[in-house]
Amino acid sequence: MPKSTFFNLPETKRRRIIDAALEEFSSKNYDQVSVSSVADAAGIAKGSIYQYFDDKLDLYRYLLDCAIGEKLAYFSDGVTLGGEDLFEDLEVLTAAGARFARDRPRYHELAARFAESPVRERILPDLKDQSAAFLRHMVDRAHDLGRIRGDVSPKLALYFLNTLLSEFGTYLLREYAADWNRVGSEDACDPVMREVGELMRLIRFGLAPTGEVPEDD
Amino acid sequence: MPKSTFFNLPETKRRRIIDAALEEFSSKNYDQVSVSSVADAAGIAKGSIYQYFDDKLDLYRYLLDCAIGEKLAYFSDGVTLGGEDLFEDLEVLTAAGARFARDRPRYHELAARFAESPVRERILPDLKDQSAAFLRHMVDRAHDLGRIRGDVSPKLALYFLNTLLSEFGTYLLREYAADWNRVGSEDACDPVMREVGELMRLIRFGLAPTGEVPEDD
DNA sequence: CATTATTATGACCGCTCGGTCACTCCAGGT
DNA sequence: ACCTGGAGTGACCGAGCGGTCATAATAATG
Repeated sequence: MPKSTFFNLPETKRRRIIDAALEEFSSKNYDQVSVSSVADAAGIAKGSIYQYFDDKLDLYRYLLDCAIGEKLAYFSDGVTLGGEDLFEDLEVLTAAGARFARDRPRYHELAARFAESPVRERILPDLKDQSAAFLRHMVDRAHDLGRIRGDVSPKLALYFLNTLLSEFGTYLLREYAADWNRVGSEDACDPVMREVGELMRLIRFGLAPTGEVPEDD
Repeated sequence: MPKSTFFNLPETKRRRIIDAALEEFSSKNYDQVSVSSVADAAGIAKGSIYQYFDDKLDLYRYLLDCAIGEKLAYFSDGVTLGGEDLFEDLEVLTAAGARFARDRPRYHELAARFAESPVRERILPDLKDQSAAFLRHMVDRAHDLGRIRGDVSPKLALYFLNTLLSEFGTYLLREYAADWNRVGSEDACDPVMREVGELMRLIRFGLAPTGEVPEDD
């Protein structure tokens, strides 16, 4: 946790430090980021960083907490989960993740980098497992309710969903990185929301033209 | 490129070095691997590494070349690509990737780690783009031939396939890491090949129970 | 203004890393 | 037995890192 000194800082300076650290940690891996570079980018001395944080990991963890807080805000809007329809729930999840990536791209990149990084084990050893466990629960229930094809193993279905959902934000940022209109955050005309809908149809019905049907095997 | 000294080495010693380096570079990121640790694992002095390779990157690149060579061998078996049926080609690709991951897990891990690593830009700036460009070509053609639903954008279809295929090997290793029977490399009873078939059905027909059909939008 | 408490600083420390090099070792030719 | 040249070695170097600390600057207090 940051030291009290950090929270006593004038708002503008605190923001400058957060932004500088966020810029660094969202564009490079934890080990590639040096405390000096963050200090330089924030326009302060390296020693000052240690007035605000216990160590490099403390700074990083604080940034992550901010990111998680922001992200949760997007997900807690859609409190409607656990419904009867798996695909409706999936769409709510995907849309929340997509809006987060669109509105808070640096935080998204930070979180994505973190998920793949070796430091993860030093902070949240099982973050991935948590989100995967949540998805697994949804998949198993849908399987029992017969809302997904009976002949797909839940394990593979979980892989299918987990992979597609967790990479989707990065895909959106890559494709729409340039200038997209940040208006209409839930508007169906929003290109991002159109992509979410398209992805959902791919997940439900696949790539094959409508009418083709799986033969038994 | 390794120095001639390396190729003059007795077979067993060369293998010991390759295996040691492979073990290190497949389990840690490039920057986390130290030349000393490789030397220790191989039972030689650090200075000796520099008798065989120009520098650390040279050693790493050599390993990658080995991995790519091995992998290509698996893919060149299925020379039948470019056929009429996208899904047949996809299955050939996926099966080759799956067999590679199953038979050469260390090489697979090395390649997977490389694809996400910052060193990639120092060696093959556009490796991902190559494989993506290949897939894009297949997707575009299938789109023109009407072999995939007309209402999915090729860009998203490319994301869909690229993500699912490139993570699939890692999924297999995670799920079957323990003891699987390495016999029957193409046998349909092989659990790995069963998974390939299942994944292909997911890609074609999605998760929804057969009979459900996408409404227009 | 003087005194005290708090914050800011960059020189410095210990460590690890990639890479070098003077030296040793050893096989084979004469 | 001697020489020679390639192969093997580990002490060593400079650079960069995370982290510390004596000191300086600033703010707060009376």
